[in-house]
Amino acid sequence: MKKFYITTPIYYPSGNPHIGHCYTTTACDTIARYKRMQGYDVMFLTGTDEHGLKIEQKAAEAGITPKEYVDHVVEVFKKLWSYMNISYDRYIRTTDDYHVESVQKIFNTLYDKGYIYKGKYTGKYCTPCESFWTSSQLKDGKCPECGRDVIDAEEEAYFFKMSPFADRIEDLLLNTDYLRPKTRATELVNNFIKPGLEDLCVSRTSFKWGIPVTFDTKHVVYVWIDALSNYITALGYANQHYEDFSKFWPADVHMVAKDIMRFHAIIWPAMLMALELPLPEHLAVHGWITFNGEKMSKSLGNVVDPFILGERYGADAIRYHILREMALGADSDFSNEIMINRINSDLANGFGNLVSRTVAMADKYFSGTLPAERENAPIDEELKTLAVSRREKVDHYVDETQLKNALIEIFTLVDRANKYIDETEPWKLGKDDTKKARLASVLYNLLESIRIISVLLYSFMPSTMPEVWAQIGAEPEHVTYEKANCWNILPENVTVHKGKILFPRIDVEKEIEELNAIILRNQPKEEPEYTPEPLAEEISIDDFGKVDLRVAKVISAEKVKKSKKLLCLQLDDGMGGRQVVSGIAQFYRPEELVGKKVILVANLKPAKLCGIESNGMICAADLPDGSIKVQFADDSYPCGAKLR
RNA sequence: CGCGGGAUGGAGCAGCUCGGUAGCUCGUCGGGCUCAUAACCCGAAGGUCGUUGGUUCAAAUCCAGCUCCCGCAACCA
Repeated sequence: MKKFYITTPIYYPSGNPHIGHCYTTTACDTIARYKRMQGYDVMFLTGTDEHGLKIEQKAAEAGITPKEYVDHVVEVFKKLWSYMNISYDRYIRTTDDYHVESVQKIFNTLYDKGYIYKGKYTGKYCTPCESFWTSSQLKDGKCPECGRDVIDAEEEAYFFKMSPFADRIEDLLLNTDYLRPKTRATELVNNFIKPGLEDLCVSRTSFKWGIPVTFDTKHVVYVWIDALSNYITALGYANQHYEDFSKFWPADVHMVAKDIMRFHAIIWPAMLMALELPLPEHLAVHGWITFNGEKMSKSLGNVVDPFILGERYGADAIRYHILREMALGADSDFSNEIMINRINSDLANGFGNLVSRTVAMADKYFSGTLPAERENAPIDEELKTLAVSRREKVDHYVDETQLKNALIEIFTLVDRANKYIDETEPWKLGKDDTKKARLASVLYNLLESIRIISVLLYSFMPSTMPEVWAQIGAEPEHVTYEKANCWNILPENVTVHKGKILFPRIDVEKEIEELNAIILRNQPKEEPEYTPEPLAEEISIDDFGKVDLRVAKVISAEKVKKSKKLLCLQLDDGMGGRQVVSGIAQFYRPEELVGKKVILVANLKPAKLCGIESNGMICAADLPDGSIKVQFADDSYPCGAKLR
């Protein structure tokens, strides 16, 4: 039997799951179910990435241990997957013993092979928080956690050599079908490989919540080797817990959102190359779900809670909507209106109504059981031909991980069948006793179409389709994948059973009103009062004396090309003038500043920003809404005047 | 000149590799039907295919310049 191995990323449980997690997982679930139906031996893996500083801090805030914290969030994840009907075969937690053991072995192997070496990691360090940050993580040059100043510091760390694999990775990205969609391959190669692959920091000493390095226990393994290797440790690589590594590896599909594409496109292949393991077949990258055009964020209060949606419309309707709306690679907007319209037009009006009217007619004209006499007509052939050709189309798109297109192919048959009813006018046939045979044929053809549609839709909407089968009188042997491209499968004298409405039509306006009310209720309680940043460490008068503040006049200002935030200012400082680059372009137009006097930190060490030299900085206030206001000086002060 | 992607009827998209009647879904308007979940079917209106120029008998499609969006990278001294 052919195998098929598909994975979701392991999610970071620093908060509850949202609709974005649902998307990746539902897409994988649908593919996994489809492949099972095709007869593959499927392994569908999902899980959680439970180590790291952020979890450690979240747990500390809650006053519990990190393990207790993640145990709780993992329960929520599992509950959601159960609710969404996710048929994962295995759930890996990076805190599982066997995973820890494997990661340590992998780390040691890479070290023994010479791919990992000890070095120094330099970055910004916040002493009170005992945390390292990269310069891009800093907020206004300060610690993003506590807002205090950071210092340059270095810590001992282990590094993974990436450069030996650069050529092979470039080839993988550009010349194979690994990355899907391939449009981003050039971008990756140009940005990361051509400039030279930097070695990767793979251990930390600045936090404890992680897997210890066995031969140097003050280090814990940093995210990459810990998290990415889940895809192989969950199969039993370097552990005895599972034993199907040789059966399932390499993976057929890793599905990820675009924010972690880079790690899966570059670092993961490099790790596998270093371990001399085969590479996965495909990396399917999808975009983000945005909400009314905005990126979802907790602070905006627009995080869509899948439990609330599922409760109102059913898990299958949610599954359908996200799979139908989302194209591979691109972002897609999620709004209540788009979702409800989609559910109404495709599921309620289209498919649900097709089943309803077909079953109702069979019930009304034949008391549920079709008679044996038949009369075919040329028009039937068109419907039949379209119906039996659907499976091949869906096969193709599922293999390409383009589920949206697979659904479109299935729904062409829904539309054709609805049209067929109008063409054949069964309600007229039903009033004429001499046309019973023709009527039986028409209804049978409709039931067969519904049978094929429902079999192909089963992987997408697994809870609703069995209800469809009950209504059209299909037995398990009629609704197999093998028979999804065949005709005349249901028995001649099939008996239908009227059932409940599959997808109730939703009142758009009323529903949107209610959803908006829920969103409002869930929004963070009013605007939190503005709390100023904590005071910085106490300094002496001498320390302050080191800062030389001067009044300066803006002579000219212009936007730094190719930068979002930077303005380049020419200042008259009373001492010959100087150039300062300032990150206020989003809040001031250049001409607004010209002629104004500002306060300049005059003895700051020069630095280059986006390649332009900056000699000092100008004083400005951080406002609670994130904007920046420059502190202007009185026009009467002479340029060069010192402040203290 | 850091790297990439995009601009097509009111909205969202396809078409572009391999030039030759501009197509789909939703929405709007008109009609039909009554089996069905006020659902279904048919028809119509609505597009200088971002802009300028070039190649060609012919350009949404190929080439060059420009404008504007969006990612990535860089970056709030």
